[in-house]
Amino acid sequence: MCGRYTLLADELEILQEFGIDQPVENYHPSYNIAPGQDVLAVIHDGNEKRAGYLRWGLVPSWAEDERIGYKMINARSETAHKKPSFKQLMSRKRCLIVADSFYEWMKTEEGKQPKRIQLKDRGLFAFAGLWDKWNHDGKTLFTCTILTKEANPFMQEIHHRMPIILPKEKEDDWIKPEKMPPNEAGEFLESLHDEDFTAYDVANYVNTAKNNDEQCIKPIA
DNA sequence: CCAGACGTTGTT
DNA sequence: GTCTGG
DNA sequence: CCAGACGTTGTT
DNA sequence: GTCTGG
Repeated sequence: MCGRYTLLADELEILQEFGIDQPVENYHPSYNIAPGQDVLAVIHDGNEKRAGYLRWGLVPSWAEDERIGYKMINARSETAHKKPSFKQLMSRKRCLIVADSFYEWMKTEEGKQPKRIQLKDRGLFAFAGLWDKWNHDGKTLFTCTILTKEANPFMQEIHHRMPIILPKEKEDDWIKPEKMPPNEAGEFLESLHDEDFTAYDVANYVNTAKNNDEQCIKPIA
């Protein structure tokens, strides 16, 4: 699955990589991005591609209580196209969530070992995401969730689920502004090829979400 | 029809 | 809002 | 994801 | 054990 990640790249690199014209309002890199925080996402508003912040943890438009978002940080791609909470979003609220590595905790006999996973080229990438707008009692939230799938052979060694990462050439297809039947969006995700990853152990320092400096990504022996 | 859930992960 | 169960 | 709290009454 | 906050 995916419950913690990094985005360390310069703003300019992100704008170039994703073909965004306008600067990001309040861009801030992070060594330790956690659920409940604002995360950098790219959407197509029908007119142009835009990058901005969404709160991680989907709060569906019908929710009474925004705290439901703590349970909605991921969506299973195998079933999202038929779940009441995600079906409509698969059709029209698809987004890219910008990252350059993510953390997974591998269970061992000694406990949980956090690992940092990057693409083999160590470059920027995008998680496939869904977003929604929530209005309640005069409060408005824009929130998102990361789609997951069964782990590929590399990731299986670490964990049995993994986030969906879009191949660069498929990113624009995922956020194209046209409506897509929900099952078609599901089939699109199934059709993606796997990326090549590399991983290394990091210290438990990363476990505490308020820790946010280079120690989070420092390799340990 | 109305009422009530709507989600993921992991663990058992 | 939409879907499922009764 | 992990870490840390989780409760009330009454008094200061 | 379960929920909330980071």
